[in-house]
Amino acid sequence: MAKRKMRATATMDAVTTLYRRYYEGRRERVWTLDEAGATDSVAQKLTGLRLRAGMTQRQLAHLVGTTPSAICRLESADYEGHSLAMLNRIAAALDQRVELHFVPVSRGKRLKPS
Amino acid sequence: MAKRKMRATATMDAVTTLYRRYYEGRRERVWTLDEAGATDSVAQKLTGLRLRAGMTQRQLAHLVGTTPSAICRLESADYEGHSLAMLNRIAAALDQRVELHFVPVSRGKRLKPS
DNA sequence: TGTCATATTCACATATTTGCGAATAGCGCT
DNA sequence: AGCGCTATTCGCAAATATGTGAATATGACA
Repeated sequence: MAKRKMRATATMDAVTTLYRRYYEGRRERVWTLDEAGATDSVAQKLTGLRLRAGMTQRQLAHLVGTTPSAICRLESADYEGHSLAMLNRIAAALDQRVELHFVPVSRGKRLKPS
Repeated sequence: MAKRKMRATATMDAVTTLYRRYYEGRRERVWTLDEAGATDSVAQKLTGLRLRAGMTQRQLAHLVGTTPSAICRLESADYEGHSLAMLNRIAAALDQRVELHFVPVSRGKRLKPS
């Protein structure tokens, strides 16, 4: 524990910077925090969840019990091979619970989106 | 198409029987159909979804592009190794969409659920 | 510019899921 | 009992996800 000291001003707010970059880059407005982001991809959900928890990929990886590259892989946009086991591990590390819903697609009639 | 004829009274309602067995066995009352069953395991969700669609494991397997044993494995209660890819395949076959939600476990305060 | 931390990508070994057939059990019906 | 259909379980090959470290960006700050 003695090694990992951190200069308060320099890197402490690195996550804050990343947070700002992420949401300013790909989003018009920052999420209202209660919004679940139902239309987002799994990768986007994971990134948002991690950033809002104020963690780096390394920190999350350590909590989950894996490496940063694995986390990065899960957060990469074109990746589709997620397992429920891994999602549960991540959710647990972030004090969350994964809820799975099957919603009818109802091709034919379309209700108003939101 | 000529081969698979079916005697109307005998096996046509096999699924109905299974449906009744399933919900009378493990459930007090049949679901109100709008209920998503948020507290159920993935396996239970899949079984319920298939039965409410009026399909056998074989039929669903054919639609999904796999074998009945694979479906059975996914529906078995103690199985935990689901992949999102497979869940999406099943959902698509049943005209549904998989929605993934991370909900805070909120140890401490508990907001009203809905 | 240089340094530091983060994130991304690559490659490979390992672990896990899937695909599949065959055998077994359960239930309804004649 | 026997038949027919469903569901379950087993084993193994093939496909896929994960674990891992190293190398390579990217951005922030001095």
